[in-house]
Amino acid sequence: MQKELTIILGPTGVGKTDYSIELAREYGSPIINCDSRQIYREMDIGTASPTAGQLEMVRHYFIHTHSVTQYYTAGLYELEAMALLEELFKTHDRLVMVGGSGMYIDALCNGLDDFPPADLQLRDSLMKRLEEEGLEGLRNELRILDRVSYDTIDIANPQRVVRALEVTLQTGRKFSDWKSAPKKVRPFAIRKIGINRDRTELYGRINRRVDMMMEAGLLAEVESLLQYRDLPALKTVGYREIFEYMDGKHSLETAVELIKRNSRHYAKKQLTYWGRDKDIVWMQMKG
RNA sequence: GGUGUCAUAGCUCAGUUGGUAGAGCAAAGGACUGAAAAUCCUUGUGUCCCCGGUUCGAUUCCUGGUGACACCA
Repeated sequence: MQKELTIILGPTGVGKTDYSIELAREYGSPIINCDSRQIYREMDIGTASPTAGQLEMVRHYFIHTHSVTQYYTAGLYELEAMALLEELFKTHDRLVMVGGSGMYIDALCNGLDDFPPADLQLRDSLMKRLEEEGLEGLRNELRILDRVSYDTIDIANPQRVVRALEVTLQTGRKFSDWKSAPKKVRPFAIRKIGINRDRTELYGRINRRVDMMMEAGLLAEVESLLQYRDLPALKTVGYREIFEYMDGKHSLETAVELIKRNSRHYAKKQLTYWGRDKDIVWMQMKG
């Protein structure tokens, strides 16, 4: 029998967790998380991770399994998740995956090209140059080293310019040359189910959920992570705004409003990201 | 009740020495190959509170009205 992976995706706050548990029980499948932040064990309340009760109902993978102190990426996720799926498919015909991280889902479905692991020191030095010389300097260097990337990537986006330069300098091979590989074919069928809701309803759910996070102790959770605030994992909606509150940048009330707003923005970006993926079958949730 | 100030985009406000207006935020749209809850790009017509007056022309000046705020009673 053909093995099948069902991926449940959708904007933050739409109700993916509840739906995935329902479906996983029906399939007799565990749940493989595909959310780039729920992976971290230090981040619980602010990532709206499944509750202890939900975790008991269905076996979950990639929930709170990694530490924010460890450098983690979509590429690592691809490797680890593929290895896990291979194991699980030995005993299951159907598996359920759920998450909101579009790039992680793409990495799993199509694979990323085999770039070498990032050289974080090189990245730091490029970031320093970005501050000192501005974007223009890095752009010029990229134009000389890798004209194709210069013409195709978003040249206004510092992160993209740094990344392209980083790979090119580190490997001595153009970033654009690394990107030529075709999509990887997976040894199982993939079905993508997108969950969505009426925009106002979704925004209302997001706003309410942020209030619930605050009641559940988000402030204390973020305070306990202060030492990690510069790590990539903590550059996250719900954490960043509270760090800024701790800096005295704004009141707690304002921080909460900002978390709501940024979560709404995030939901919209997620929907844009998936808008061009024709494989997704969309489901409209109500109530 | 009196005096004064204000009334412009969903919100906060700028501006037009009289030629029908623009920022920030919100909102919307988009990009996306190891930071992706990241990072970046695009989008501003609204009875310029209402009725009159002056004027070739009023959102801008003037009379009156309405509302908000402040101070005085």
